[in-house]
Amino acid sequence: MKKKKKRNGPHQGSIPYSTVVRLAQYVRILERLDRVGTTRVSSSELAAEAKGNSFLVRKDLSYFGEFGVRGVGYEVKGLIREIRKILGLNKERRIVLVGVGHLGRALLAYKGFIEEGFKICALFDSDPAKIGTSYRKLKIRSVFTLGDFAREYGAPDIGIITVPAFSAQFVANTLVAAGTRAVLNFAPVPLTVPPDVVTISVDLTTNLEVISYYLLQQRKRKRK
Amino acid sequence: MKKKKKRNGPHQGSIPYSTVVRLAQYVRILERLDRVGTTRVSSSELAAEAKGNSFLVRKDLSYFGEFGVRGVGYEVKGLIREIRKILGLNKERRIVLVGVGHLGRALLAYKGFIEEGFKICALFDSDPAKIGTSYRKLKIRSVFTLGDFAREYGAPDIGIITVPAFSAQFVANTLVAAGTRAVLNFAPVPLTVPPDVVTISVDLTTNLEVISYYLLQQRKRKRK
DNA sequence: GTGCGCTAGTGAACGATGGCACAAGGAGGG
DNA sequence: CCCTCCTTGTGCCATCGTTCACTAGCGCAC
Repeated sequence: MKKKKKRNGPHQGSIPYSTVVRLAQYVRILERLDRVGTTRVSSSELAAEAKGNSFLVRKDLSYFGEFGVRGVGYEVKGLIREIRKILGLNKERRIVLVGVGHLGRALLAYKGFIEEGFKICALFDSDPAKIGTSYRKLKIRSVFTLGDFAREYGAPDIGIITVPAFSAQFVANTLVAAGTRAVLNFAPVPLTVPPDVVTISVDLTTNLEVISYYLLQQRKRKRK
Repeated sequence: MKKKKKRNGPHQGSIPYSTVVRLAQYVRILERLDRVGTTRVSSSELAAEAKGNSFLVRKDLSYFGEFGVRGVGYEVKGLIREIRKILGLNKERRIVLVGVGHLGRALLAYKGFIEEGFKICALFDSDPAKIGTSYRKLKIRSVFTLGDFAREYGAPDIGIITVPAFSAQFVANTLVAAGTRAVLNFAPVPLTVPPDVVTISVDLTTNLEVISYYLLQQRKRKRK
């Protein structure tokens, strides 16, 4: 069956967010399998690794095409290539980081980013004491020169915000004004951005609070 | 109507995960409002701040009781108190951090944790060069002594894992063995834990990959 | 004291997401 | 060359979460 069922391509937009998240996880697992020499994997093996279930693995993949061979499974290297294409990981992204505090420096050093091919290409901060200095061979620039930077080197594809809450919206506005169309926000405030800009917020504190809630539920359950 | 509708209490367990996450965000917003002197807030005002909608705000709260006054709104300080109680934030939690690398140190310094009353009380690592030294007045202990620590001081309520992927499962097992019933995992691997243990995984790389996907979709949409 | 206006609380409809069972279809053996 | 086995791909169903429309109830003004 070569004729794509017309469902695969034009499915855009209707793909669940969680499917995209899982695809990213599958890729990481597949790369690990590839590293240890596995050449073929079945949906249930992949599901076991991802702590999901095989139905979901197959459904997630089927949104985008038919990558497996019935009765056999998926070819590891091939599937990696396909998912990386789906996620756009074959493209080089120009990523800038705004806010070279503890968290920003941690992200710069984060092995996960490097392993997956993400490279931060410029640093910005508002602290005069930091501006002009370098960190890990990258010069720290003033956040007010972000526009100039974009004009000179092109607009960054992705902006990572690791500034305190009170200045996060300002930084987001600056990034958007400079032409950035995707923002990864670590400040604990919801950002307002134009509808065509992608934002993902990672809220570290919220996670602890959610855990706290479930701890409480646990105890309640046990008491019964 | 004082008799609680019997739906409020025993609703436990059926409360959507996303509701809990939003409650945590509401609390932070309310605390900010309180700091600037706001005493009353309506569901639509709160929704605007949280970039949600007022229906959701009301529904989220109604899972747990009736906290507002019809025709008026919610009293800020009172609502903060109620939500903090729901989330168990009035209780002191014993939190330990395993893996004092860049990310671990960033979390230790993270203002958001301190502001919301979370305090990390012990550090663990496996690097002999780090063990015995101190960071921010906290002694770094060997991860192999976690069991001893738990026996001496009591089991930690929450364990934060900031170790490389390959050792994350081992650390999780160690924490669980020591009696910890909640884990916040920053390593990019899905953890296997007993069903009564709460796990939340924060995967930094995955977020960039998801952003990459939506960047691709953006361009496709524009091309049309 | 009565009525109007405003906003919380909620049942029901809707939409989306995940679960499942089964059909489709290669591969390999007889 | 056919048949059986195995695993994918997928249509349908159930479940869960969000939206909406409406009702309930309080405060304030007249």
